[in-house]
Amino acid sequence: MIAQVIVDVAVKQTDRIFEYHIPTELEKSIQIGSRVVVPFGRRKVQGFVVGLTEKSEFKGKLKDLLVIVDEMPPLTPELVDLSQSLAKDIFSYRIKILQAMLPWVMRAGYRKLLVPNNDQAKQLPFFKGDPIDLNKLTDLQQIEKVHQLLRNDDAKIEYLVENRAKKKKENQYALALDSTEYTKIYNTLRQNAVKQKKLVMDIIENAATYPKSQNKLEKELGLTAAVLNSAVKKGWLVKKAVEVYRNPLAGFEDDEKPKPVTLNEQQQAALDQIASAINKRRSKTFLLEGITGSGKTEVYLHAISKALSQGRNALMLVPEISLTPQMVRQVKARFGNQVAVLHSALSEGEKYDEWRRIRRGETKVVVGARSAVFAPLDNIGLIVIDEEHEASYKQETDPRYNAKDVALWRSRYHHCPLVLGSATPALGSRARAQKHVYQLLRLTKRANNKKLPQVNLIDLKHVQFAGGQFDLSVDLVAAIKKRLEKKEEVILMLNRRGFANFMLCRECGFVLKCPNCDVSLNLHKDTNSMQCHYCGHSEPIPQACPNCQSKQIRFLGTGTQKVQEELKELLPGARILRMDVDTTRRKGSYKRILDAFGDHEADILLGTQMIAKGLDFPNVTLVGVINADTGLWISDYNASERTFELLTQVAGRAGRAEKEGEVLIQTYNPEHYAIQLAKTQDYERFYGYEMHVRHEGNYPPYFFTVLISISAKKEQNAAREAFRIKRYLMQHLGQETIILGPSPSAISRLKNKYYYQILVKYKKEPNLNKLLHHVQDSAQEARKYGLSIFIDNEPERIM
DNA sequence: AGCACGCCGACT
DNA sequence: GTCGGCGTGCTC
Repeated sequence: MIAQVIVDVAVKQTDRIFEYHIPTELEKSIQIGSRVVVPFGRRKVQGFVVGLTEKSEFKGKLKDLLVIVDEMPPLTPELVDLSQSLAKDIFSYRIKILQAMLPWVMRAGYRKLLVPNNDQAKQLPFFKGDPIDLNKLTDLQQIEKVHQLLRNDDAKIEYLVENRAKKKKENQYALALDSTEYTKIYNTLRQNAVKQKKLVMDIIENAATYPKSQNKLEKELGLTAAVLNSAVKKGWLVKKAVEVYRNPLAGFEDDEKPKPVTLNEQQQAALDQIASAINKRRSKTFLLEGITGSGKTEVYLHAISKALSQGRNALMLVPEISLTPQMVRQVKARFGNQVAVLHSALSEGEKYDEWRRIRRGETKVVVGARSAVFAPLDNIGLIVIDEEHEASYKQETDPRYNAKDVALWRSRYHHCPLVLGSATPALGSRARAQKHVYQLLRLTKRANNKKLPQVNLIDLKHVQFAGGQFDLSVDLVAAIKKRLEKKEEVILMLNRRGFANFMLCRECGFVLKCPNCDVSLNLHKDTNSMQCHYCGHSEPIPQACPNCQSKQIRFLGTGTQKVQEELKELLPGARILRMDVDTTRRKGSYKRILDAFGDHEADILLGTQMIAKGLDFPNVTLVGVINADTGLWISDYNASERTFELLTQVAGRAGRAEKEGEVLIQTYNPEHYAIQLAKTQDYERFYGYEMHVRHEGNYPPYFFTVLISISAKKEQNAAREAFRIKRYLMQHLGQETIILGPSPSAISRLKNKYYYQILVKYKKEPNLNKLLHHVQDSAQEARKYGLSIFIDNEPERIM
């Protein structure tokens, strides 16, 4: 038998099938989707089996496949199929996609070792008894020694493929004797052997609970490892290491039981439509458009129950940012340990374990962020994408897949409905619903009949500022004060982290920039440094202008750190929690901050856009947006849509329970339609207006887009290649198609590479995919000039 | 991507 | 005569 293998070498030339002969002893365990180790040239590499055949077209002699890594193939045939069509659609290599489908720990590690060939060489002090890792060798003399050993045939090179995945083991203690023996033992124990007596008594009373884990014995009985060891020595207990799953949901088990929720009429009507598609096994896409507080989540949960009751499984995607403990708790309470959760706050080991539970069919519901769309769940009866407008469903690095497209593919494969839910659907989704490509389901009433919070704009052009800075208006500060006096809580959003955005010299106009990128450095007070938010470069805060030595330097552009300081000054005694990338970097800190705020250990939660989504705190009655304009004037065609969405989402955080909510939005552009319509929270009107704008500008959803980005160490090389590509495209594309650029990207230099881009807008170009693959191939040849290109199908950001 | 092969100049 | 630097081409 012959295995068709995609090897772990992510380049153009190897992005195809390589065939291997399967040794007879491996034939019975190999399957499509198996992870294998194969010889490749003189190395060994990891690969994935994507096909099994009897005959090969290959002219040479096939090599033998070496190892099958896992007992159970990590990939299902479905995922193997998916990887093929997806690779073509998104201009990526198949191996990249296969790897994106699996937890990081399943990526192979490669080692190149020098091992002695004979006993004499083995004794050399050079080896110190162990093989030498050649990839870590830097010393010139040592390298020379290696060459010498190889020449004399005293040593050889061995290639090793390593598995990073470690299964967690736990010590368990089982009874070694008949249960009647333990009473006798107990009676022989000395009076002062307190711990031992405790252990033996537990064995007598709770014999059925054994084998017990070391952790449990230590925690429940207050024993130490020493006591357990002596129990093993005395022959009372036997110790064994057992494989266990890491449990990322520890602490969620004993939460409040699900309260039975009855759906209102609208929710029920939406559910009926979805349920009918589940029953009839129809791969239909629904757009569930529901204003904030209309109870979309309840509809999802009921629909998931429906799928489960049909004996099928359910996949639910949520944005990373709203994958909060609150959310996880809700699903977990409803479906218990049938749920697997996949998100970035888990350790790599935890992700691996959750993934394995899914693969082994031990879970029925998967909740996760973008990459969970590849969860190896079979028999899917429903896919839900919550907050479907979120840009984070599109991956912005190499396999540039959109989880929405992948979900659609899988819903067709499984003949199951796909539900896209949002209060502010992506314009494209809403347009598709208009054309009946998706079925529109609307929830226009708030589930608890609460009024929407009152939204007011504060025009920063005509306002008095509180304190000495120009960030917080007196109106906003007064409103915060009022809420604090009533012991209510406040959420404040400023979509910019750090302390200040840039350093400006008032003498010479110098702005401190990153040495590697074409952006200004941000001041961070917590680390006392100037930081680049793109490449991570960090340097000390200048005391004088680096250009003219003037002391007249200012740090402008307010970030969350600075607002936090101002608030402390203006509202002494107010307890403030700050939540942004800088305060949530450590594992678990996200949950800690939200728990603290939920327990009212703070009065104000100040954060970047990560606080805008999904949070549900009943005691929050005021939401303040410190500057609504931060995203409004960026050059992206969807800047208005993003601003409208963000403001509407964050406004939804106010007044979620009995108390009425209020929203204050500070802006320099109160007349802008995105902000005006966010004030009335009128999505449908925004949709109508924005569609008009897009139509005028020939932008999506009226046109499809592809972004070609070209980068090189030398600016001229990037530009030259970009113009060459444009000429090629102009020759082959139709009259109606618009080609913008090439132009330098918004950040024209990033990590010391120059970026140029071309945007293709088209309505119908049946050959475009082929043409772009050709562009990609031909650019491969120019790689020697340090040139690289990437192609982004339907980009979320054009910057 | 790695790795080898082959060509060429430089050095023992 | 041999070493090593880099361009080229291959990996079932």
